[in-house]
Amino acid sequence: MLQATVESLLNYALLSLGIEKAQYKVDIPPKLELGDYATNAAILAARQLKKNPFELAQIISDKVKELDKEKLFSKIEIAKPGFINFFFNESFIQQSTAEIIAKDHAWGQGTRGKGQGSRILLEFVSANPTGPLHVGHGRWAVVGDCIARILKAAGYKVESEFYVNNIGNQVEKLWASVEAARAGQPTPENGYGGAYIKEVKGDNKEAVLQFILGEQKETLGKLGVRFDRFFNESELHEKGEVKEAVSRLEQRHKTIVEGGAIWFKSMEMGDDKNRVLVREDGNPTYLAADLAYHLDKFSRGYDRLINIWGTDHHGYVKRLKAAVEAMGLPAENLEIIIGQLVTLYRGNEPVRMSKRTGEMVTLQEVIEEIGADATRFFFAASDVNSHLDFDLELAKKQSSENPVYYVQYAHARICSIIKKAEGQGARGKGQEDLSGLTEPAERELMLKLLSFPDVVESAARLRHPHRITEYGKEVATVFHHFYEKCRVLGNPARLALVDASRITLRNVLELLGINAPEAM
RNA sequence: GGGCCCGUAGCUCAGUUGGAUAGAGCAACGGAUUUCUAAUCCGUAGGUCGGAGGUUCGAUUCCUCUCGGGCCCGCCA
Repeated sequence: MLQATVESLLNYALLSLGIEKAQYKVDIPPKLELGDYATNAAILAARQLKKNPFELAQIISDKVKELDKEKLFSKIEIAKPGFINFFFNESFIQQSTAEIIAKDHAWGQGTRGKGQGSRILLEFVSANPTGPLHVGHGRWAVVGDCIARILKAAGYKVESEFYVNNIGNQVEKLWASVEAARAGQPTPENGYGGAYIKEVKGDNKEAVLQFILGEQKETLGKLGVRFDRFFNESELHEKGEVKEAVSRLEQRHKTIVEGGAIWFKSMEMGDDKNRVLVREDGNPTYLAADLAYHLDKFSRGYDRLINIWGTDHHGYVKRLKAAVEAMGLPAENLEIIIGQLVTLYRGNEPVRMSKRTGEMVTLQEVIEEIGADATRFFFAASDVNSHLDFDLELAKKQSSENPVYYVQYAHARICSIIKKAEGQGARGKGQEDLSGLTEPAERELMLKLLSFPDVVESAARLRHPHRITEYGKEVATVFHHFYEKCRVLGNPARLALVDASRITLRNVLELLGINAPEAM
C-alpha cells in the first residue's frame, strides 16, 4: 500500500507536468538514509525527453511536494543520477499501522490486482494413480496450493484441480503388476515393482485405482493441500470430448491421416514433427485426451488456466498451446508454469524417486519425518525455476532451526506478550493513539508491516510463493529487533504495534498454509 | 544434433519490469539473560555473482559466445 501511495502521487505529478509515464519503479532503497521508498522515474523520463535526469528529478519532486496536500511525506530528496527519495511522515505511518488492526484477516488482501474477481483454474500435482506421491509431487502440491491462496488474497476467484489419468496404458500395467505380485511372480516388463505394490488393496483395476488415489489424497491432506475437484480422464472419453477435440482439429484442417493414424499437423505451428492424435488401432493418445481436457476447461468459462508441470514435460508446452490455438481456443489464456525437479539426498547419496524401484522415499515419509509445516515452508521457499536438492538428513537435523520455526516463534512470542498484557488489563486493540511510536525500531517495524499488500500483489503477479516466505522471515527479524529495543508492557501504542505484527505474521503463515502457534 | 531451466558466501537459497556499498538462514568465531518466550539479539569472518565480450548514466539482472550441471525430444503418460 505504501508503494501504491507513492505511485499515485507520482503519477499525478508526472501527469500535471505533461511527462509521459515510463515503466518506472518504486521500491525500497538499499540504505535507510535514502528514504523509505525511491523511484527511478526521473532517470527514465530524462532519457526519453533527452533532458538532464538530475534537474528533471528536482522538477518532479517539487511537483510532488506541491501536490502532497495531506502531507504524506516529511521529506523528498533527489540523489545522484536522478533518483527521487521519499520519506513518509510519522503520522501517516502510524495511522496506516492502526488500520492493520481494523482490517485484521483482510489485511494484505490486494486492492490493486488487475484481474479483480476474474476466474482462474489452477491445475497441479495431477500425479498418475499408480503409486504413492513422491517428494517432487510434494513440491508442486505446496507451490500450487500457495499460489492458489496468494491469488485468492490478490482478489482472484481460484479453483484448484487435480487431473487423474485413470485410464490408459499405465493403469493396465499397474493392475498387471499387482496381479503378478499377488501371484508371487516377477514384475512384468515396464510394470511397477515398488514395495507398495504388495500392499495395494482392491479386487479389481478400479478398486486398486481408488485405493491408491485415496492414499494420495490422504498424503495431500496431511500437507494441508485440498483440491476443489478431482477430474477423471475417463470422463472426457465418456462425454465424447476426446472425439470432439479431434474433430475440431479436423474441421480446421489441422490433421492428416498417415499410416492409419490421425496426426496433428503441429509442424505447421513450429513443432519439429507432427504428433499422433489417434493411433493406428483407433485409440486416442495422451495428447488427444489432454486437448479434450483443455477444451473442457475452457468451456467451463474460466478467464485463465494455469497448469503447474515438472520440467520433464516442458517439451510438451509448445505442442499443447499450438493445439489449443488450432482448436480455436484462446491459447494466450493458458499459462503453464514449469518447475524444476527435486533431487532427493540422504547425506551425500542421491535417493531415487522412481515408482519402479523399491527404494523410493515417499512424500508421506518426508512429512512424517520433518512435519507438515517445515515441509511446506521448505518447498514454498525456493523458486520453482531452480533445482532443489533436498537432503533428508539435513532437513531432519536442522528441523529445530528451520526458518519456519523462526517465523512461528515470532508469532508465538507476540501472542505471549499480548496474553500477558491482557492479564494486566491492557488492551492494544481498537483505535489507539500511535503517535508515540517514533523510535527507529518502531518505525522500521511499521514500514515492514505496511509493505505486506505490495508483497502479496507481487507474489500473485509473479506466481512466486517464495516472496511470501522471504517476507515472513523479514517481518520476524524486524520484530525480534524491535522486541530487543522496546519494552511493550505498559505501553498501549507499542501493544497495538505488536498486535499489528501478530496479524501480519498470522496472515503470512495463512498464505503459506502453515500453522501460526500461540505458544512454542 | 535441437530445446527448456539452473550456476550468487563452506552448505541451502533470496535478490521483483536493469538501479545506489550484492542479502538471509545454517555452519564457524566472539559477546548479550535481575524485567514482556534465548527456538532470540548484537558483533566478526566469509563473494573475481561460473568465464569472456557487448548494450548504457548504471548489469547478478538484458544480448552473444563459452564452461559446468539438471531435464526433454514415443502411435508412453
